[in-house]
Amino acid sequence: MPRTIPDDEAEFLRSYDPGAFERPSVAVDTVVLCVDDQRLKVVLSRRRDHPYLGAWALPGTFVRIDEPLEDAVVRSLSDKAGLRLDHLEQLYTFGAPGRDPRLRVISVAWLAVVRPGNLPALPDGVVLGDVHVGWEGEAGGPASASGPGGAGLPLAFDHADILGTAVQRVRGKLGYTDLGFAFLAPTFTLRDVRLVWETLLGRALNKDSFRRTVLTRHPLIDTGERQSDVGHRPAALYRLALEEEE
Amino acid sequence: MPRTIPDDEAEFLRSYDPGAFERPSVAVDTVVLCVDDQRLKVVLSRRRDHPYLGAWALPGTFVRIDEPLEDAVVRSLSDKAGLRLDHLEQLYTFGAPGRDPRLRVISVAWLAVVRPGNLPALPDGVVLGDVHVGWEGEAGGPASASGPGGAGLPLAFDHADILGTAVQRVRGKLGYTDLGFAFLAPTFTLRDVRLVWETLLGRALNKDSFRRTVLTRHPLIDTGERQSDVGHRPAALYRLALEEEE
DNA sequence: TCGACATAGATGCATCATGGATTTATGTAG
DNA sequence: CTACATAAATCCATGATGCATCTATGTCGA
Repeated sequence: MPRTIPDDEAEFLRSYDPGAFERPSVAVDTVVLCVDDQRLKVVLSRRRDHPYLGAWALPGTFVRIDEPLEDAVVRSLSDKAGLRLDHLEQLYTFGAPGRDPRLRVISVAWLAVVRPGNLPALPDGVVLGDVHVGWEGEAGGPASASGPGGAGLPLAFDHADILGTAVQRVRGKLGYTDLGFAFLAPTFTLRDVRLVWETLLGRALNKDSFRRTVLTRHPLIDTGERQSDVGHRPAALYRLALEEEE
Repeated sequence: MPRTIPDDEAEFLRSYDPGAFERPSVAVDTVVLCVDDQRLKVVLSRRRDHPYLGAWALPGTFVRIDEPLEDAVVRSLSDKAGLRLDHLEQLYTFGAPGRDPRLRVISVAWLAVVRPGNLPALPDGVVLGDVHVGWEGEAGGPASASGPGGAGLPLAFDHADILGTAVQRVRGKLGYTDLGFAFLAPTFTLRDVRLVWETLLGRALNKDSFRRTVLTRHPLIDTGERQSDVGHRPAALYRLALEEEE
């Protein structure tokens, strides 16, 4: 008759040798966002296996035993789409026991941004979906995606929640960080900046107030160059100052 | 002669059966903060095992195979100190391969807040350390801890980084959330609120501006009661409005 | 009993950020 | 050369904020 292991001894064993207990799997999933033609896009990959066969998933992979989390993110994105990222930050960790019906997977979700100019041709089964957000401001909640014809792209697992969390994070950080500029080419007009912000925030912004605030709150430098061939007065081209640059 | 497994086949195997690869262990660690007598405190537990024997660690545990992350947090805190939390949110996931010298442990760190009134007597080996932050504002960076006599409490693993991240998060969220009120008793004066904020932010605040901003930006309700036995004019006692309360 | 003391709380004011309208500037296209 | 579209500066009203001043109200000690 097997003896009952008291709780504190079990706790000791677990802290001494966690291998004695079954371990969850650890994955990374990345929300790769991009603003193109005033639409918010996300990189999605069509699932070729059960569960959620045919549904669309954020690119991700399981984390190798000696691999930093960021390395797993970069590996999963270059393997899957040859992507070069302009911004990467950790988002949130999703670990509900039922989120993957096969087995316990704890996924560390990441937020990545790519400028349109850095987007490579995507391989088969990988698309840029349109992001649809059913809430306003920074309320939060799940988000959905649709394809070129407007057809919905059903998302696998809890990836609608992850996508929504990513949009919420971006909206929250636009004002007090330089995150918004990761969506722009290295050189841009103030109009470009505003259009990106309006796309990300999902609402119109006052043109002149925006000009003032963005110029005072972000380290922008007038390159001295102007637009050309635009059918109206050309706007000044700015760039974001690097660190330690005034 | 064993054949070489091509990369894409390896990828397929991994996604089909992650059990075929060695899995990291997953833990939760919680920064339990509390403001008492204008000092920021954190719950620390003295390690009884190698590595970092005798050093001080944030309370934590390994996550069980079918256990939600939050449940692991609550379990580790009630097991270790009988703590009832007034606030709990996920903080960040720390997963550098070398952070635990024994084995790969990916730790989902959490931020918890306890009002001083809800602090139980702590068991042996668990203390409330004073938090010391070597940076200002929301700059970020590691934080340290000291004991009752002022003696340093060396922190195990990367727990100085986790503690610093927690303080940074609290400072950032004070202004636009009600997080600060989790550090206060259910009923409080505006002075109590300001002292808590000053402790958390590590700097003095203008008394009157603070009164105005906190009253306009947070849903406070005047209970109609006053302080008593305070040696000066008694202040009004407020409480935080619940949801859907005006 | 009364006045010192400490803090609460209100008021006033200068400054700055913001929303919004107006005006002027400057390119292209017909 | 003019219409057009947008850039960019200016002006103004409003509201938030930092700060100083003034009044209110409790306890406590002489």
